[in-house]
Amino acid sequence: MRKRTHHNNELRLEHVGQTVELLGWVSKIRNLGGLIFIDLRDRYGITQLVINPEKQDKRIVELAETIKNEYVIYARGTVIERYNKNKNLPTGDIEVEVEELEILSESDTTPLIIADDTDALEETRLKYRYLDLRRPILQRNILLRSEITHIIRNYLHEHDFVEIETPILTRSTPEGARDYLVPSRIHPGEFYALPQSPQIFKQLCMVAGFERYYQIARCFRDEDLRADRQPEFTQVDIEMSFVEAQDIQSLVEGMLARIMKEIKGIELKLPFDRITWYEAMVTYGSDKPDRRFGMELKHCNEVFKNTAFSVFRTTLEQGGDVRAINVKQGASKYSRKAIDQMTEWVKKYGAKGLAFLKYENGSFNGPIAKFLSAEEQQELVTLLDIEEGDLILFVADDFRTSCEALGALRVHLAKELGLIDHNTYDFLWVVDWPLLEYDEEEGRYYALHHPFTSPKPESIDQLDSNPDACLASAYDIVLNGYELGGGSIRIHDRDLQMRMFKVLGFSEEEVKERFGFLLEAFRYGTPPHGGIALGLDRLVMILVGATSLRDVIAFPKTASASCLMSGAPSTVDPAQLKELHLLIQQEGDESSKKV
RNA sequence: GGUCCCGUGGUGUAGUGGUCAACAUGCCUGCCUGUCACGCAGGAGAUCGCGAGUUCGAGUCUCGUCGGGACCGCCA
Repeated sequence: MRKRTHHNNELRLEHVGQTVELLGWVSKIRNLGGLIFIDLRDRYGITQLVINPEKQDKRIVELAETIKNEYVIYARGTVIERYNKNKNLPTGDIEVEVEELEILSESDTTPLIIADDTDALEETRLKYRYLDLRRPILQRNILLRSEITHIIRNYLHEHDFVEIETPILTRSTPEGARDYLVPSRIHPGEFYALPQSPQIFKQLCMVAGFERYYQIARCFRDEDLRADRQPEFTQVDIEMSFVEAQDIQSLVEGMLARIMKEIKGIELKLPFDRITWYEAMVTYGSDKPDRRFGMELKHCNEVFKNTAFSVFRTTLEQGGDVRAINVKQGASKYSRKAIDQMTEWVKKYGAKGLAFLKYENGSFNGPIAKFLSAEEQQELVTLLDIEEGDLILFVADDFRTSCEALGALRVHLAKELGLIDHNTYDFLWVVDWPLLEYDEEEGRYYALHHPFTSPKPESIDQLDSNPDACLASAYDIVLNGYELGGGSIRIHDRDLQMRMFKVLGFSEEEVKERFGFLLEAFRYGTPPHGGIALGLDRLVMILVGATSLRDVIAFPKTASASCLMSGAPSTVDPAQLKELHLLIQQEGDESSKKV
């Protein structure tokens, strides 16, 4: 096997005169009719080879003329200074004059161009992912991801954490996302579930006395995908005993600060800001606020308490809220059509409509302007800091809808107007989450995080009597409008955990059946504990400036959760099904549904 | 479960219902000794995702279907 003396991003002027051996893929050939240039690429970079027929024997020239893109070749030669330097390449001051050449592997014409600015569609890229991954930008993303996990491992190791692997074949639990199920051959009709998160196992690691656990854990959720959501994803999973929320937050801040320092050269200010969930909702209309721009939501109920505008009045009478944003940016010039489009846009989030006011030539106009009293106008100007050319957008609805619809619009407009500084990394903690959320359709409460989250101490008494008012000892870490991770102090008391399950509507049998092993474990000396899980994919995505998780996962799935390269998922041999005691129900055939 | 967008040579796109489906790039051949998005000349390469329908006539319109993407619901 041929070996190399240098990689392709290594040679500089100081190497001139040396004989070197290089390996790599042919990125580009420029044959000038005698003089041949080859850009040789490896994971480190590109070095230009030159074959000069005046200096080389004919054999090398003829061999070079047969080389095509993406051939894997070996070259030995002398480093020389270039006549024309290339400032775009780190190795652009030199080139290697080839004296020996060998083709190690040939290549067909690739279905996509191996370059950062490939014009291939996502579909083509995913089908030939191994070629897509050759593109320098994806190489950088994947290498950076590896750097980040390395930093995380080092950091946590230094802080006395134990890396523990938890099972991939686990037990299906109710609540939360749909499970991916794995049929058991040995137990007919029974299934394993792939973990949505190692939550229970990491808590049991605390019961087991490891005190500080971490894992870079693969998690699986059988839900519909998004650009920032894959069916399998990786989380940095952390759990600690004998800690308070503050301790876990400090640990994570230190870890993120180190990552930002080493990867981005950015010194983060510690500690990160903290805002309560309620504050985040009313100010930004989101539980994962993007604070890189303003346009904050304002609560306008007080202004409109005597309003003549019936839509607002009705909402207020029904106990709802009127909220507004001031778009600024001379947005009063937006056309009626553009505003209609915004109206359609907020309707996706449940808003019934979008009212607007323009402030032009010192006065309000727009359809609702005629309903405004002089007093209301003055209060609005003060509340929303209204100036000439401003556009004010209102959503009147219940608390959740008025916040979330306007919050989503806020982000949408900021992107459209280019208000976001992409070199800013705004980390913050969102704390004091509601513990529970009432599901109208199901007629019961759900845990906003998960059922193992501890209520805040002051909420414990109200758990049964006033569940809506309970706050959780939970905290999310948010970066630039993305939920990077979430954690909490867990319930470590068996009785409290039982009460929690009861509030969630589980019968005692169900609890015993599904969580019996956890409650059993809690009988034997459970340390107070808490933890967090950080979305590694999302973190890497944000740090490399990608907008899709597919750009930071080596072999991702499509929006319909399939792998275009391997063709997964796929049908299986009937013999395999039989072994697993499975029958596949045909479309429209209700009779064969029993396992 | 729902809404919207896309599907045309290898790749990416263009294509008011009407000759031979256009352009770029890639590929092949020839020429070219300083390129780095090399250049020049020539060439091959597409039953327009699939199936129905409307029409004298469909890449174009309609419906269905498959595939890709974005989003809502969902994601404790």
